[in-house]
Amino acid sequence: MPDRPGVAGMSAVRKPFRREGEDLRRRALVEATLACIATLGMEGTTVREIAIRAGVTAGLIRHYFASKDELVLAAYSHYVEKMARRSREAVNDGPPDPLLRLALFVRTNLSAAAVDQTNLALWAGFIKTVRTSPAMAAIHLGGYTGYRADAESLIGAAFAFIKRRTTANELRRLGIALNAIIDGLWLEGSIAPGEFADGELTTIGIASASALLGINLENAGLA
Amino acid sequence: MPDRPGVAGMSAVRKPFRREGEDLRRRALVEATLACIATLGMEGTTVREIAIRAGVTAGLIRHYFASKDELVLAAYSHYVEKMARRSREAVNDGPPDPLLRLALFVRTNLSAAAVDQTNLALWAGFIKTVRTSPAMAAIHLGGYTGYRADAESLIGAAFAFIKRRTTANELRRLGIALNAIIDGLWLEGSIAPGEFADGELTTIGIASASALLGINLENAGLA
DNA sequence: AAAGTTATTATTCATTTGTATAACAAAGTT
DNA sequence: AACTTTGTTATACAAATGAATAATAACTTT
Repeated sequence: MPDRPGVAGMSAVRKPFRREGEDLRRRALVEATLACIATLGMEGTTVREIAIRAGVTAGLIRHYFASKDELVLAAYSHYVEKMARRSREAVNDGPPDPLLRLALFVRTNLSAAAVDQTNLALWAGFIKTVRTSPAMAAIHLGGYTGYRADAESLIGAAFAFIKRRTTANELRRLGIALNAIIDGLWLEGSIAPGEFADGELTTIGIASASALLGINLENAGLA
Repeated sequence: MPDRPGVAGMSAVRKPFRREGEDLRRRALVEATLACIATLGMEGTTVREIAIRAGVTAGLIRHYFASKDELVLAAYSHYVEKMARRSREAVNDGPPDPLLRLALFVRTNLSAAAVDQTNLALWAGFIKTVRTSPAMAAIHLGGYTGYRADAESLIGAAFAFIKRRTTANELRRLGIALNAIIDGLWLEGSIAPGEFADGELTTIGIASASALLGINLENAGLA
């Protein structure tokens, strides 16, 4: 018994609508899905709830996506790309100094924008699906290895800048470690936001990266 | 139409059972819940599936737990305690040398037993619930702060052993950082197990911890 | 051995969910 | 202005789920 249109065929007011373009509708649905997962978790993410948030009715979802799974897939892809883009843009828009760029990389990924419960909820909501769905796993791996490649590249540039010799193997290990520090701090901060003072995670991140790489990044990256 | 007992009142064989003690049944249900979450994720974890894995029928769940949520809560609590206990026991059973103990702490939490997809699936399944349920959040925070306290304590002992002076603040920051490294490596290894060679995460973990703390742990902890 | 407890199974129910289909209307085409 | 297309809403449906209740049998007590 739907409640919106008349109680029992009484008024039967049909929801007015406009025909928006496909791009707009797909994006609206994808973003509504992300908002839904972030707010209610994957279980609370029903086609009806998504539709409400996108300002449409549930039936429209199937017009643009073959199934709910496909919509979730599109949403995850969108999310991964957005995250990767933000990290890359922040560094690319930064100064050319490799040390400053490295510090900026750490800072950006530990900024208040990155470290919040919404992101964590999204991440956790998706992660479990990554295990069961090969399509999700592919998207995830793509984003992840790209992320680590960025870290390695930045470290390599910084080492070259200070004329420190290194090997591919060492670079790989340091890339993994730097990523681990960032991920770990991100995780801690996202789960228990109240446990850390403002900027504390960033400070720890920079200090840890400095110790890890043997480069002093403490005074770098503060434009 | 249940399939087990006779097709239509034909044989009507009732499932035979034994009256196990309350402890046994509660534990079986909790463990079945964990197995279910690990294998199927939180969505696939239905009361019926849990009951099957525990070798009982769904109705029994409500006899021991007021609701499914309460069962999940008990399962999470059990999981957190088990993890904390394992880490602590490994260190306590180890040698008295503070440096060896610190290395052992890192190794244990990055061992193959800890780093696997099952644990990740469990963790991810629970994490999202932590956000919405205060009871879950309390359990989580308890386990987490305890874990970090252990790290701080081990670092403090190691510093005292090598007669290095420190402050409470530095100890806190190093504890957070060490934890972050372990968590981050654990995460990377659990998500993409194929990406790392055997023992690679452990090696990186020890090397990173050494750099972070300024203590050489490389040759420690190999009984 | 008879009676009583209650652990356990079996059944029922209301709700929710994803999907499928039907009805409708907004925009384009001629 | 009439016709077509298809974006969009509304309804229907079967399956699944958590919970509630009824039926039964395994122990315990006496």
